Amino acid sequence: MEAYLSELNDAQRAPTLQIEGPMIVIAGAGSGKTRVLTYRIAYMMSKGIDAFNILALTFTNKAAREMQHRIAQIVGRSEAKNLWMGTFHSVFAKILRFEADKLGYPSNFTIYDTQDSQSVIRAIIKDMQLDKDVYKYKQVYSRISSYKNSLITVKAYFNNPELMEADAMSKKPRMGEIYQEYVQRCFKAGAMDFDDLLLKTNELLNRFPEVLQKYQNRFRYILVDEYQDTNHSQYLIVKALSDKFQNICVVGDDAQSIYAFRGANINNILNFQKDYEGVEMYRLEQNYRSTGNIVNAANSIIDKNQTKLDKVVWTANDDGPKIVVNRLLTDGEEGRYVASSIFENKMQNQMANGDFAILYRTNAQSRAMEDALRKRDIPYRIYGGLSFYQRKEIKDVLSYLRLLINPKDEEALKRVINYPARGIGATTMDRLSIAANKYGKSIFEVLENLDHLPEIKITKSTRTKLDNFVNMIKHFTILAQNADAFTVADTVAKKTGLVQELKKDGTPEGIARIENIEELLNGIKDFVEEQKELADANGSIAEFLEDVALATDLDKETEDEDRVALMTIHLAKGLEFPYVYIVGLEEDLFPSGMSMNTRSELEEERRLFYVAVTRAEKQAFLTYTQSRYRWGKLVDAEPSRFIEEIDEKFLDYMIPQDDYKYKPLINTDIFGDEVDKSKLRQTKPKAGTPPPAHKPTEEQLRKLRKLRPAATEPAKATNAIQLEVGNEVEHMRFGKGKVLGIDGVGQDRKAEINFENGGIKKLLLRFAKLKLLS
DNA sequence: TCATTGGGCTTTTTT
DNA sequence: AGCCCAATGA
Repeated sequence: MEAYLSELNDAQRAPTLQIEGPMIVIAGAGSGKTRVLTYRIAYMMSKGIDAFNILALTFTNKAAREMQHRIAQIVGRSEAKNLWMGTFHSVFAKILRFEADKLGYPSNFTIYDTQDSQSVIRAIIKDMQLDKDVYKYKQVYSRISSYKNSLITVKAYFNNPELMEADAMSKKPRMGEIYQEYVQRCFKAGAMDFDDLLLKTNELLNRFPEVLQKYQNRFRYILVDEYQDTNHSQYLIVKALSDKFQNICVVGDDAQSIYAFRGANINNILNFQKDYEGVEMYRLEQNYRSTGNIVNAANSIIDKNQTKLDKVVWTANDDGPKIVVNRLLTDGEEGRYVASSIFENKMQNQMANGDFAILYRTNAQSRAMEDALRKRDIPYRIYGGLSFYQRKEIKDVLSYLRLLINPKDEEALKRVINYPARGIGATTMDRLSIAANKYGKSIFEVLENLDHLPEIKITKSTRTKLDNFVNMIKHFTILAQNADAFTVADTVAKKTGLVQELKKDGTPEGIARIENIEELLNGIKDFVEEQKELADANGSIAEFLEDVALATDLDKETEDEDRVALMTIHLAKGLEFPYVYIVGLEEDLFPSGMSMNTRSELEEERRLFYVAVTRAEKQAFLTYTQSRYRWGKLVDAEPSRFIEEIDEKFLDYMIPQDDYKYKPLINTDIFGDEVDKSKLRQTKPKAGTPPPAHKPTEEQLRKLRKLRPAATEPAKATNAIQLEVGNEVEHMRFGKGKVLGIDGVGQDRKAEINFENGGIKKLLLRFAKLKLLS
């Protein structure tokens, strides 16, 4: 038997050795599911299955790379090379490029990112002269996105009165028209958005039986990781491809489903056994990652959820230290506490910076942490947020490159035609747009044919500017036919005047932007050299753009630097760190104020908290503040309900427990690191015992009074509200609405309400902040 | 056509 | 507090 199989426990070995047939592996946090997936693939190959016939879909490209790397170590690099592994988006983007002509797309179609898509929608709303306060482009975008993820095409939309009515109810009766126009504009621009990569794959497999057959025969064995986070569109793709051979292995953990907001459907994993015949179910319940305290604390959290599969995660590891809970006065103070705690832990336990992670609910929280780490000279790296490729200067360069590959790419064109400024303004663009629409051509085609279109009113000087632009782009295009991506990008950066423009600016931000462009060019250079080593690639711009479009921050090459990691909890899924700080555990922040209205939303927040805690190997730290800067103002905060939900015996409060909610801040010191340290030492020897209370000095009281704004009672949930069917109510977010129905008793009492702004919602009255109007 | 400014909005999470 | 957009004036 293969040696690596001895690295598995019995529970892990069983699914690893089952090659044929449908199977599901429910894998608790830290139970070694990646190991199972990796070894299963290696085992399949050792049994003579061709790598060419295996498709493994992962949640991030990084996960795919790491797995492939590990498999290569076991079965050899040349064998592993033929494996298809990657995210849904990247795998099917490749297939779509290959089959593009069948769907009427060019094979060099552009992939629009969220920014591009939203910009298209903004333009449509403007062109249709709709009220932008009613038709908010972000809302419209996410609505369209959810249609696509549910496979509701424009046609299906107009055939579905319920959907249209729901949109009309939320004051957006022209939603369908926007959707239609958006799809048309993307198509004309030869562009697919993220959701199209899945939607069009479905279309491809549905409309062309021979194509479906081809890929069914090719991908005889399919594995899907993080199955709990697949959406309907992804579910259908997997279902279609696995239909013939039924060799489908899905792995996931319902307790870690945290992407419902973008259409992930937890029912995919809950109902898997009904979807295929003779499903074998395996459970991985032993956690190897974390201490007993962490595992059990996490269990006590997830226990509060109603919707979950039966599963008990346990560990044979030591109990370890308890989870530390601390309250700080402000977010700045929180940052300082975390930084000094990291510093102490590093010293006491001889740990590296890379052994620490700071996790938060929203990206905006990173700033306070950064400031504190910087002051302490602790190196850190922020993941996520505005990713490198989304920065303005980077997108500018990339847009030029995009335009060379696909001249129909209107978003790219709009971005670069007058940047750096070359005197081509809005008026000219409007005229060009109108002409382009009239002839069904792209703007770039119109530009190329101005001689034949004399009716477009353009002054002589503007004409010269346009011609210059077209000639410049054409010059680049010719260059791109012979040179590699780096040479082209370098030329673009210089010849367009992009870099010059930034140099002229001279501000520190301008200089930082030039550095970013340089970093991009270096990145392209690396990419080109890497690709040239591969037989089936040549380092072209098209290849680079494909890579970039679907890259995430986690995918970026690790410089092997030893840094504290800062990221949202969503990004941290699948990762692990010896020490984890989870900050901002406050009501309205975590759980997010946007996700407290229904039980299912709240349960997703709770799963998110579960994910956060289970990232920790040795110890977890939870912090919350009494007041925090939000929207530029200092606002009062209240400890998160999630803290209370953890069984107390796993917690070590650094503040008196009976005082841990509200009350003026007296015991926690807020003025400097020295005292912070002494406090840390104080609690160490007698864990669990709160430090003695100190009387505040006059000086401290004065500062406190200054810092705390006049106490405002936080808007409290109207849990005592007595609702009846037919009542008119008002909701903070959804606006006015009418109660359609009420059911459930006590804590579970919920009302079905038809809102003007949100359509029909079921709200748990315990949490919903409703005002009774009549 | 371009640059500046003020107002409004933002903070959920991401492929 | 910061970002993005529209309005305004040169």
